[in-house]
Amino acid sequence: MAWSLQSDRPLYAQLVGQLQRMIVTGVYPAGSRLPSVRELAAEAAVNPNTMQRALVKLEEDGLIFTQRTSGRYVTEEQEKIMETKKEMAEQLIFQFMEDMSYLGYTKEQTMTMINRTEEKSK
Amino acid sequence: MAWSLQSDRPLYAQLVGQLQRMIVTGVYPAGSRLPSVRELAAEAAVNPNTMQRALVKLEEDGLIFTQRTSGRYVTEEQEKIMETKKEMAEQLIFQFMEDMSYLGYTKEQTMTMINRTEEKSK
DNA sequence: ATTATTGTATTATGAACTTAATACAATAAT
DNA sequence: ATTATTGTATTAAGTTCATAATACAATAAT
Repeated sequence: MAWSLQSDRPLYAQLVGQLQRMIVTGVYPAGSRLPSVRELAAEAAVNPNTMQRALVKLEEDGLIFTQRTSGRYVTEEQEKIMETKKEMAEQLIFQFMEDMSYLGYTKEQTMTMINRTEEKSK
Repeated sequence: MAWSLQSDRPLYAQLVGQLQRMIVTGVYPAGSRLPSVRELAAEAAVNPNTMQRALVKLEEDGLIFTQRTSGRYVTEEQEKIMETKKEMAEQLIFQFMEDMSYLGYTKEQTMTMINRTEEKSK
Protein backbone atom coordinates (compact mmCIF):
# COMPACT_ATOMS: atom_id res chain seq x y z
CA MET A 1 0.00 0.00 0.00
CA ALA A 2 1.76 3.11 -1.23
CA TRP A 3 1.47 6.64 0.03
CA SER A 4 -1.28 8.23 -2.00
CA LEU A 5 -1.55 11.94 -1.32
CA GLN A 6 -3.89 14.41 -2.94
CA SER A 7 -3.85 18.17 -2.90
CA ASP A 8 -7.31 19.12 -1.70
CA ARG A 9 -6.71 18.23 1.92
CA PRO A 10 -3.96 19.12 4.37
CA LEU A 11 -1.07 16.69 4.00
CA TYR A 12 -0.72 16.00 7.70
CA ALA A 13 -4.40 15.01 7.90
CA GLN A 14 -3.96 12.56 5.05
CA LEU A 15 -0.83 11.16 6.69
CA VAL A 16 -2.77 10.50 9.88
CA GLY A 17 -5.29 8.48 7.92
CA GLN A 18 -2.70 6.46 6.07
CA LEU A 19 -0.71 5.70 9.19
CA GLN A 20 -3.88 4.60 10.97
CA ARG A 21 -4.64 2.35 8.05
CA MET A 22 -1.18 0.82 8.11
CA ILE A 23 -1.50 0.09 11.81
CA VAL A 24 -4.98 -1.42 11.80
CA THR A 25 -4.12 -3.59 8.80
CA GLY A 26 -0.99 -4.97 10.38
CA VAL A 27 1.67 -3.29 8.29
CA TYR A 28 2.97 -2.15 11.65
CA PRO A 29 1.77 -4.74 14.18
CA ALA A 30 1.00 -4.10 17.86
CA GLY A 31 4.16 -3.41 19.79
CA SER A 32 6.35 -3.05 16.72
CA ARG A 33 8.65 -0.14 16.18
CA LEU A 34 7.81 2.47 13.58
CA PRO A 35 10.45 3.84 11.25
CA SER A 36 11.90 7.13 12.49
CA VAL A 37 10.25 10.43 11.68
CA ARG A 38 12.91 11.11 9.09
CA GLU A 39 12.49 7.72 7.46
CA LEU A 40 8.72 7.95 7.33
CA ALA A 41 8.97 11.46 5.94
CA ALA A 42 11.34 10.26 3.24
CA GLU A 43 9.04 7.36 2.33
CA ALA A 44 6.04 9.62 1.99
CA ALA A 45 8.13 12.34 0.35
CA VAL A 46 7.08 15.00 2.82
CA ASN A 47 8.91 17.25 5.22
CA PRO A 48 9.85 15.71 8.58
CA ASN A 49 7.95 18.47 10.34
CA THR A 50 4.77 17.46 8.53
CA MET A 51 5.22 13.78 9.40
CA GLN A 52 5.98 14.73 12.98
CA ARG A 53 2.69 16.57 13.16
CA ALA A 54 0.80 13.48 12.00
CA LEU A 55 2.62 11.26 14.50
CA VAL A 56 1.81 13.56 17.38
CA LYS A 57 -1.84 13.27 16.45
CA LEU A 58 -1.63 9.46 16.40
CA GLU A 59 -0.05 9.56 19.83
CA GLU A 60 -2.83 11.79 21.15
CA ASP A 61 -5.25 9.13 19.96
CA GLY A 62 -3.29 6.51 21.89
CA LEU A 63 -2.47 4.40 18.87
CA ILE A 64 1.29 4.81 19.28
CA PHE A 65 3.66 5.83 22.06
CA THR A 66 7.11 7.33 22.20
CA GLN A 67 10.21 5.84 23.81
CA ARG A 68 12.47 8.78 24.53
CA THR A 69 15.32 8.29 22.08
CA SER A 70 14.63 4.80 20.88
CA GLY A 71 11.75 5.62 18.62
CA ARG A 72 8.00 5.27 18.36
CA TYR A 73 6.06 2.06 18.80
CA VAL A 74 2.57 0.84 18.02
CA THR A 75 0.47 0.36 21.15
CA GLU A 76 0.60 -3.10 22.75
CA GLU A 77 -3.18 -3.11 23.17
CA GLN A 78 -4.54 -5.23 20.35
CA GLU A 79 -8.07 -4.30 21.45
CA LYS A 80 -7.35 -0.62 20.92
CA ILE A 81 -6.23 -1.37 17.39
CA MET A 82 -9.25 -3.51 16.57
CA GLU A 83 -11.53 -0.87 18.02
CA THR A 84 -9.91 1.79 15.88
CA LYS A 85 -10.35 -0.35 12.79
CA LYS A 86 -14.01 -0.86 13.59
CA GLU A 87 -14.50 2.85 14.14
CA MET A 88 -12.82 3.66 10.85
CA ALA A 89 -15.06 1.27 8.95
CA GLU A 90 -18.19 2.53 10.68
CA GLN A 91 -17.25 6.11 9.93
CA LEU A 92 -16.67 5.27 6.26
CA ILE A 93 -20.04 3.53 6.04
CA PHE A 94 -21.93 6.28 7.81
CA GLN A 95 -20.42 9.02 5.71
CA PHE A 96 -20.97 7.08 2.50
CA MET A 97 -24.60 6.29 3.23
CA GLU A 98 -25.25 9.88 4.23
CA ASP A 99 -23.69 11.16 1.01
CA MET A 100 -25.73 8.74 -1.08
CA SER A 101 -28.84 9.73 0.84
CA TYR A 102 -28.17 13.39 0.08
CA LEU A 103 -28.01 12.42 -3.58
CA GLY A 104 -31.42 10.84 -3.25
CA TYR A 105 -30.47 7.16 -3.16
CA THR A 106 -32.10 4.79 -0.67
CA LYS A 107 -30.18 2.01 1.02
CA GLU A 108 -31.69 -0.53 -1.36
CA GLN A 109 -30.77 1.50 -4.44
CA THR A 110 -27.27 1.97 -3.10
CA MET A 111 -26.87 -1.75 -2.44
CA THR A 112 -28.01 -2.53 -5.96
CA MET A 113 -25.48 -0.13 -7.44
CA ILE A 114 -22.70 -1.62 -5.34
CA ASN A 115 -23.62 -5.11 -6.48
CA ARG A 116 -23.14 -4.03 -10.08
CA THR A 117 -19.57 -2.92 -9.38
CA GLU A 118 -16.50 -5.06 -9.90
CA GLU A 119 -14.84 -6.43 -6.81
CA LYS A 120 -11.41 -4.94 -6.29
CA SER A 121 -8.80 -7.63 -6.94
CA LYS A 122 -6.23 -8.40 -4.33
CA MET B 1 -30.30 20.52 3.15
CA ALA B 2 -28.20 23.03 5.03
CA TRP B 3 -24.71 24.18 4.29
CA SER B 4 -22.43 21.88 6.23
CA LEU B 5 -18.85 23.05 6.08
CA GLN B 6 -15.86 21.51 7.78
CA SER B 7 -12.38 22.85 8.29
CA ASP B 8 -10.15 20.16 6.86
CA ARG B 9 -10.79 21.02 3.22
CA PRO B 10 -10.73 24.29 1.29
CA LEU B 11 -14.09 26.02 1.62
CA TYR B 12 -14.51 26.69 -2.06
CA ALA B 13 -14.03 22.98 -2.84
CA GLN B 14 -16.74 22.08 -0.37
CA LEU B 15 -19.02 24.72 -1.81
CA VAL B 16 -18.59 23.23 -5.28
CA GLY B 17 -19.73 19.87 -3.95
CA GLN B 18 -22.74 21.26 -2.13
CA LEU B 19 -23.86 23.34 -5.08
CA GLN B 20 -23.53 20.31 -7.36
CA ARG B 21 -25.63 18.37 -4.93
CA MET B 22 -28.32 21.03 -4.82
CA ILE B 23 -28.49 21.08 -8.60
CA VAL B 24 -28.62 17.33 -9.22
CA THR B 25 -31.24 16.89 -6.52
CA GLY B 26 -33.50 19.55 -7.93
CA VAL B 27 -33.14 22.24 -5.29
CA TYR B 28 -32.22 24.39 -8.28
CA PRO B 29 -33.93 22.79 -11.31
CA ALA B 30 -32.67 22.91 -14.90
CA GLY B 31 -32.98 26.39 -16.33
CA SER B 32 -33.77 28.01 -13.01
CA ARG B 33 -31.97 31.07 -11.75
CA LEU B 34 -29.54 30.80 -8.89
CA PRO B 35 -29.47 33.33 -6.09
CA SER B 36 -26.84 36.01 -6.62
CA VAL B 37 -23.26 35.52 -5.53
CA ARG B 38 -23.87 37.79 -2.59
CA GLU B 39 -27.01 35.95 -1.54
CA LEU B 40 -25.41 32.52 -1.81
CA ALA B 41 -22.41 33.76 0.12
CA ALA B 42 -24.65 35.07 2.87
CA GLU B 43 -26.57 31.79 3.03
CA ALA B 44 -23.41 29.76 3.36
CA ALA B 45 -21.84 32.35 5.63
CA VAL B 46 -18.74 32.72 3.50
CA ASN B 47 -17.09 35.62 1.71
CA PRO B 48 -18.54 36.48 -1.72
CA ASN B 49 -15.11 35.96 -3.26
CA THR B 50 -15.07 32.40 -2.01
CA MET B 51 -18.54 31.66 -3.36
CA GLN B 52 -17.58 33.29 -6.66
CA ARG B 53 -14.68 30.92 -6.94
CA ALA B 54 -16.94 27.92 -6.48
CA LEU B 55 -19.42 29.23 -9.06
CA VAL B 56 -16.70 29.76 -11.63
CA LYS B 57 -15.72 26.12 -11.18
CA LEU B 58 -19.31 24.98 -11.69
CA GLU B 59 -19.46 27.04 -14.86
CA GLU B 60 -16.25 25.46 -16.12
CA ASP B 61 -17.94 22.11 -15.63
CA GLY B 62 -20.87 23.30 -17.72
CA LEU B 63 -23.42 22.84 -14.96
CA ILE B 64 -24.39 26.52 -14.88
CA PHE B 65 -24.05 29.52 -17.18
CA THR B 66 -23.91 33.25 -16.69
CA GLN B 67 -26.26 35.87 -18.15
CA ARG B 68 -24.30 39.09 -18.13
CA THR B 69 -26.07 41.15 -15.47
CA SER B 70 -29.16 39.08 -14.90
CA GLY B 71 -27.56 36.33 -12.91
CA ARG B 72 -26.53 32.71 -13.14
CA TYR B 73 -28.75 29.88 -14.30
CA VAL B 74 -28.66 26.11 -14.11
CA THR B 75 -28.02 24.52 -17.50
CA GLU B 76 -31.08 23.69 -19.60
CA GLU B 77 -29.66 20.27 -20.44
CA GLN B 78 -31.40 17.80 -18.17
CA GLU B 79 -29.14 15.07 -19.50
CA LYS B 80 -26.06 16.92 -18.33
CA ILE B 81 -27.53 17.11 -14.85
CA MET B 82 -28.47 13.45 -14.73
CA GLU B 83 -25.05 12.50 -16.00
CA THR B 84 -23.41 14.58 -13.30
CA LYS B 85 -25.54 12.93 -10.66
CA LYS B 86 -24.59 9.51 -11.94
CA GLU B 87 -20.90 10.42 -11.94
CA MET B 88 -21.12 11.73 -8.40
CA ALA B 89 -22.73 8.51 -7.18
CA GLU B 90 -20.23 6.33 -9.02
CA GLN B 91 -17.35 8.31 -7.60
CA LEU B 92 -18.74 7.95 -4.08
CA ILE B 93 -19.15 4.21 -4.53
CA PHE B 94 -15.72 3.69 -6.04
CA GLN B 95 -13.95 5.67 -3.33
CA PHE B 96 -15.92 3.99 -0.58
CA MET B 97 -15.25 0.47 -1.84
CA GLU B 98 -11.58 1.26 -2.29
CA ASP B 99 -11.33 2.62 1.25
CA MET B 100 -13.07 -0.45 2.66
CA SER B 101 -10.80 -2.66 0.61
CA TYR B 102 -7.75 -0.93 2.03
CA LEU B 103 -9.13 -1.69 5.49
CA GLY B 104 -9.30 -5.34 4.51
CA TYR B 105 -13.03 -5.71 3.93
CA THR B 106 -14.35 -7.62 0.92
CA LYS B 107 -17.42 -6.52 -0.97
CA GLU B 108 -19.50 -9.17 0.78
CA GLN B 109 -18.31 -8.14 4.22
CA THR B 110 -18.98 -4.52 3.38
CA MET B 111 -22.50 -5.33 2.16
CA THR B 112 -23.20 -7.20 5.37
CA MET B 113 -22.07 -4.28 7.48
CA ILE B 114 -24.23 -1.88 5.49
CA ASN B 115 -27.24 -4.12 5.96
CA ARG B 116 -26.83 -3.86 9.69
CA THR B 117 -27.04 -0.08 9.60
CA GLU B 118 -30.18 1.93 10.12
CA GLU B 119 -31.73 3.48 7.02
CA LYS B 120 -31.52 7.24 7.13
CA SER B 121 -35.02 8.63 7.63
CA LYS B 122 -36.35 11.18 5.22
C1' DA C 1 34.22 6.86 25.71
C1' DT C 2 32.75 8.04 21.31
C1' DT C 3 29.47 8.15 17.62
C1' DA C 4 25.13 7.84 15.53
C1' DT C 5 20.28 8.02 15.89
C1' DT C 6 16.21 9.35 18.32
C1' DG C 7 12.45 12.82 19.11
C1' DT C 8 11.94 17.61 19.52
C1' DA C 9 12.26 22.69 18.94
C1' DT C 10 13.15 26.99 16.44
C1' DT C 11 13.28 30.38 12.83
C1' DA C 12 12.53 31.73 8.23
C1' DT C 13 10.21 31.58 3.76
C1' DG C 14 6.67 30.88 0.50
C1' DA C 15 2.21 29.26 -1.20
C1' DA C 16 -2.69 28.68 -0.77
C1' DC C 17 -6.82 30.04 1.26
C1' DT C 18 -10.15 33.30 3.19
C1' DT C 19 -11.94 37.55 4.49
C1' DA C 20 -12.61 42.46 3.96
C1' DA C 21 -13.43 46.61 1.61
C1' DT C 22 -14.12 48.67 -2.46
C1' DA C 23 -14.93 49.73 -7.25
C1' DC C 24 -16.86 49.39 -11.96
C1' DA C 25 -19.49 48.30 -16.25
C1' DA C 26 -23.71 46.30 -17.87
C1' DT C 27 -28.42 45.92 -17.61
C1' DA C 28 -32.81 44.77 -15.35
C1' DA C 29 -36.25 47.21 -12.74
C1' DT C 30 -38.60 51.36 -11.68
C1' DA D 1 -33.95 58.63 -17.15
C1' DT D 2 -32.76 56.98 -12.78
C1' DT D 3 -31.84 53.37 -9.53
C1' DA D 4 -30.72 48.94 -8.03
C1' DT D 5 -28.74 44.59 -8.89
C1' DT D 6 -25.75 41.70 -11.53
C1' DG D 7 -21.10 39.55 -12.22
C1' DT D 8 -16.44 40.83 -11.93
C1' DA D 9 -11.90 42.79 -10.54
C1' DT D 10 -8.54 44.65 -7.31
C1' DT D 11 -5.83 45.39 -3.23
C1' DA D 12 -4.69 44.41 1.47
C1' DA D 13 -4.45 41.65 5.50
C1' DG D 14 -4.32 37.52 8.29
C1' DT D 15 -4.32 32.46 8.87
C1' DT D 16 -2.96 27.83 7.89
C1' DC D 17 -0.04 24.70 5.72
C1' DA D 18 4.35 22.95 4.12
C1' DT D 19 9.15 23.15 3.33
C1' DA D 20 13.88 24.19 4.54
C1' DA D 21 17.73 24.53 7.47
C1' DT D 22 19.41 23.97 11.73
C1' DA D 23 20.17 22.82 16.53
C1' DC D 24 20.00 20.20 20.92
C1' DA D 25 19.48 16.73 24.66
C1' DA D 26 18.99 11.88 25.50
C1' DT D 27 20.40 7.43 24.67
C1' DA D 28 21.22 3.35 21.81
C1' DA D 29 25.01 1.42 19.32
C1' DT D 30 29.82 0.89 18.68
